[in-house]
This record gives sequence, structure tokens and C-alpha cells, in this order.
Amino acid sequence: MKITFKGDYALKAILHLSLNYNRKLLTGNDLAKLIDAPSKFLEQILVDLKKGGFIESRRGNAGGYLLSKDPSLITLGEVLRHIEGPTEPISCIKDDYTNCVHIDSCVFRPVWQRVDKAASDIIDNITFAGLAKQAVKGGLNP
Amino acid sequence: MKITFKGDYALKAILHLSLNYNRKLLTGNDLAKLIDAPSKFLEQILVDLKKGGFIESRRGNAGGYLLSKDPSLITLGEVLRHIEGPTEPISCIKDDYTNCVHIDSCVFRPVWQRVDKAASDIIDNITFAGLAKQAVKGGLNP
DNA sequence: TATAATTCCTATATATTAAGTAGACTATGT
DNA sequence: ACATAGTCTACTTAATATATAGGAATTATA
Repeated sequence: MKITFKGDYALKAILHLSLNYNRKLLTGNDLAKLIDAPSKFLEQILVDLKKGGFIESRRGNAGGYLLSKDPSLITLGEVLRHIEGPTEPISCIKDDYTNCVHIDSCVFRPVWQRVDKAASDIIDNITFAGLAKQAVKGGLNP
Repeated sequence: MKITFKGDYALKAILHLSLNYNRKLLTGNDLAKLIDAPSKFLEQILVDLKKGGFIESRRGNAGGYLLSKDPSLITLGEVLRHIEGPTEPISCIKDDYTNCVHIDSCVFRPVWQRVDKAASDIIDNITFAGLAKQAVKGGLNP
């Protein structure tokens, strides 16, 4: 698993929208400042998050972004996979992979599968409700 | 953690050299055929593995490569880190990272640290002696 | 209804990395 | 000497990451 700036920004954006769930909208600029990201870059990521069904937007004056569902229903893994693609360390661990002749006897494949499962077990069991709670406890205001 | 072709080739090369430890040398071409890699690309990787102290070489006629230590003393993690660099999912989890203002209150950082530890716990506890044994059991001849 | 504040859309730029290719040079056993 | 290796340096090509730029469409509100 590799987290790029794009993924990092996406997760932080969702976190801040979680902190403001049912409170108020945040504009692209609001979010860009909060998470210290270039606003035009973040804009593209927000479009992507919208396509993924994680957020909604209101256009025009007084517009902005909001979560489209309760933070307790969004996991870190879901968001990360939507933005970054598959989290597996190498693509040969997929069931339908056919590009390797030695796949049946490969001793590495089971290792990568273990690594992938270990990571998934972590990120798929963390919700943004939990993260937001932690963030508040850590002193981050909505 | 992300494994590129380079890393994949490197691990497979070390595995085959493990299978032939104390038996015979393998040439670059031998290895390239065994692991289905472009030989000139593999060549560069072998130089890198040599610099890392994992393998030795004999030049000239009847030359080739061999492991420089017992396969039980080489872990998957060591080789992977030498070839691919750090395995952490994002660089901010390092102790000396200073590029992020919010690092102290960041709720994601501990997550990435958990993910990194989970992966390390796996790859740092697998030796090439173990892998070679498995490979033989799986039908792969030295 | 004009205006300012927003999101939405498309195109372009730049740097880095991945994954090789090519060719000449050096060493060595027979 | 010669065939068989490894060594070294440079170049190439494609993809990805990380943005920038500019304008079009939408909307609340004065």
C-alpha cells in the first residue's frame, strides 16, 4: 500500500467534512486551507470523491461540500481504494492474474497476500466517525 | 509497501541462488531465464544486490553469481528494502519527518504506523532458507 | 436583476520513476 | 587466443504524480 499526496488530501478532506457533518458546508478553499493543499488540485480530488459517492456538493453562492452519509458508514479503506486504486503490494495476488507462468509454485505470492490482508484488516475497520472522535479528543476543532 | 518488477526480480534471483547455495554458480543469463526477466535489466539489479552484500560474483569464463551468506541469514525484508527503499506507506510516519504542520494531532499517522508494522512483522520474519524449502516442496528444482 | 461566490470542466505543464535497451570494456578459465 | 562471463555508462520510452490555468455554469442574496 502506498499513499500519495492525492490520497492523503482526500482522507483529510473527508475527515474535516466528518467533523462538520450536519453542521455546515465547507468550500473547496476552506478545505484547502484546513489541510494545507493546493486548492485547484484538491478540487479535482473532490470531484473524484463525489463520483465515489462519499460527498455531495452545492454550487453557487453559499455552496460547498458535505458528506453524503454518516461518517460511521465510511471506512478509511473505502476512500483510500477509491482514490488510490487497489492497495495490494503487487498485482499478481489477484485471483484472475494470468501474466505469470510460475504463479502456482510461487512462494512469494502467499506472502504478499498476507501483507495485503494485514493492511486491509486495519484500514477496513476504521471509520471516519472514529477518526473524527479521535481528532476532537486531540484538540482539533470542527 | 509496493513491489515493483525490480523488487520482484531481485527476490526471485535471491531465491534461485538460495536453491543453489553451495551447489553451483548461476550466470546472469541462467537467472534471467529462470525468473523470466530481461537479462540486461536483471544485470543491473544483480549489481545492486552485490552492493547490498547479498551476493558475490565471479567474472570470466565459468563465472556467475552466488549467495554471499547462508539463506537462513537473509530475510525477505532486508532484500526488499535494499532494492525498493523504505516500505512504509507514507513518509510522514518517520520520527524525523518535519514537513507537516499538523503532525502532532494527525489521526492518520498512527494508522500508517500500524500498517507498516504489520507488514514489517511479516517480511522481516521470513528467510530465504524458509522460502527455498517451500519452493522445493512445491516442486521447484534447484 | 446584477453581482459575487461557488462548483464544474478541460487542457496543459513539469518532474520523477519504472522498466527497460545498447554497446563497449574488463576479467578469466581452457 | 578465444569464448564466456561480469562491469560500467549512457540513453530511451511510457507512465504516474503533482500540480496550474482559465473559463463556463450555477445560485443565494442585495
